[in-house]
Order: sequence, then C-alpha cells, then structure tokens
Amino acid sequence: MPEGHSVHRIARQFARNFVGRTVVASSPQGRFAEGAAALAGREMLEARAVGKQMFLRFDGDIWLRVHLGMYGAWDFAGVIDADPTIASANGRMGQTNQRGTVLDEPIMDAAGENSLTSIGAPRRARVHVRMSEQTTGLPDEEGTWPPPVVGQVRLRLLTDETCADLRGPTACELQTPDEVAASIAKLGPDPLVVDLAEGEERFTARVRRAPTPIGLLLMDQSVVSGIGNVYRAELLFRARLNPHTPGRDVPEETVRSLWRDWTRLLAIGVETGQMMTMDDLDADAYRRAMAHRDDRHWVYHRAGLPCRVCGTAIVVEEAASRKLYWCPRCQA
DNA sequence: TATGTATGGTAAC
DNA sequence: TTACCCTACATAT
Repeated sequence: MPEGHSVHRIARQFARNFVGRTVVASSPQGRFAEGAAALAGREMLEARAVGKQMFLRFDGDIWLRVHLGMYGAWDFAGVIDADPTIASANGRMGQTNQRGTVLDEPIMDAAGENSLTSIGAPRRARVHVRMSEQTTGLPDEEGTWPPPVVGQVRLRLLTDETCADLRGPTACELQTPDEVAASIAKLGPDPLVVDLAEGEERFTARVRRAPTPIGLLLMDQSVVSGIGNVYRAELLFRARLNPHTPGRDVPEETVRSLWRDWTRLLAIGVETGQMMTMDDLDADAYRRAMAHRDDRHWVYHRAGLPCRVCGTAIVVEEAASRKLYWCPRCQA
C-alpha cells in the first residue's frame, strides 16, 4: 500500500512511457469498461501525483483519477524507461509482499545492485510483467505481446511498446477538469507539489489549532498529503512525539520540523523507491536492520520488540482502526 | 477451502 | 464508531 512516494514514482513512469502517446485502453475485468472505452485512442498528455492520488490527463480534457487504496497496484511491462533521477522504476509498483517489503523497487536495493538501471544511467529495458521479488530483473525478450492478463485487471493501458495494468484500486474514475480541481482542493499540501514554505504554513496553521491528536492529524489527507501508516509512526518517533498530543499542544517548532522531515523522507522515498526512515541511523545498525527486510523501521511493525534507542518494548494500539506503533519512553 | 492480514478511504449509523 | 469495498498471498484446517 502505497504511501505518497509510490504514487509519485508511478506518475513519473507514466510521464516517461505514456505521455505523448496514444493508448489502447481496456478493462479485462469489466468493471471499468465504459471508462476504458472513453479513453481508448486518446493521447495521454500529463501525469500528476498529489498525495496518494494520481491524475492522468488525456486529450479532450478527460482525466483519469486513480487511488490505489490498500491493495491497489500498477504492473508495468514491456519497454520501460528508467528515470534518470531515481534508482529504478520497473515492474510492480505500489504493492507489498507478505513480508512487508514495498515492491516499488522490486529488483534493486538502495545501492542499485541487481537493478536494471543504475542511478544517473537512464536506459531502456524490456521487463517481464508482474515483476516480483524473486525476479532478478533480467530482461525478458521473449514472451507474447501484449502480455497475458493475469488476475483481476481493472484497467489496461497499452502503447505500442509499454503495458500498464491496474488492479485493486479503491478509486478509478474519469473526471472533468473541474472535478480534478475539486479533488485536489480537498487535499492538504504535498511537499512535491506545493511551494515548501507555503505548505509549511498551511500545515502548521492547521495542526496548531486542532484539538485532534497529532497521530491522527498526520494521517488526515486534508491536513497533509501522502503520509500513511508507516510514515506516520516513523515521523512521530523521529520527532520523539507522543501520538496522543493534541495538535494545538505540539510546539510550533516541532510542527514545522514534522513538515520538514516529511519533505525529506518523501524525497528519499521517491528517489529510492523504499520507505527509508532510518536514514540518520548509524551505518552498522542500518545495515543490520536492512538485512531483515521487514524490520527496517524505528517503530513500525515492531510491537513488543525493543526500541532501537532505549530498549523499551514498542507498543501498538488501535487508532481509528489502524495500528499505531510507538515507543512509550522515547515518545513520552 | 477457509481465514487473516495489509502502507486506505468512504459512507452509513 | 462500524461496515464495507478492493486484491493477493501466507497460514491454518
């Protein structure tokens, strides 16, 4: 489940391989047949991400709004251009395996090993559909085109050489320009979309007048865009902030540092395709944490395990039906 | 075969 | 607050 960084990566992938091209659209599953018919034969003109939502613009002022929700994913296949500014962007994006590993980066690690592409070395590659962790990322020159449909595919977008399959989205709909504007207007600032200083003011003002616990505010997409359950827990720990503190009681400088830390983590996430939240941990401890790929966070998914800083057992509680992890000592 | 779980969000009560 | 939607996969029976 993709938090904001995944969606930005996906939008970039569309920008590289679909924008400027005419698409063939279909809904193999049938649940978006009308929408697909309306898109078929149109040229994609723009790909935008705002928070966890993506907006694709087609000629004729038709927009496609997609929200992946908890289970959604895009599978790319065929020719995929690497982003010269990020390490890798191949295969399945926005999903996780059962070990909790985010598969934005299915075939590479932060150092770029095993990846089809390396940082700063853009190159085109033919990629097997449904790239998974077992896949090495070696180009699959053989195989049929277009790739066979596997599972429930809500929407397939196809150019002459690239295929994108959408499955399990919580939202997939066509919108008018006005509707797109309305959707975006409901969202809080996204550091990769708004002016950073302006975003900081909006975020700070909103938090500082709210009686709501900061742990809930960070997850509220109208307060700030793109933060999900993982980033929430990690941001709060990094700020050593008790999740139950009412927004209005969080010191202003702490609120501002939360925004700045989010801008930092989001940028790292988009670059690496991973939710790197331990970037300031010492190298050895970090390597150890990365060795267990589902255990690379400060507190997320670490209930009962010793806090990496103080050794106190990390606690988990249910907040708005989501699990909230925190250290009762460091975040007292 | 059934159940449980997940990085999300909405609408109804 | 609860119910419900969406999908894939691991684990249990």
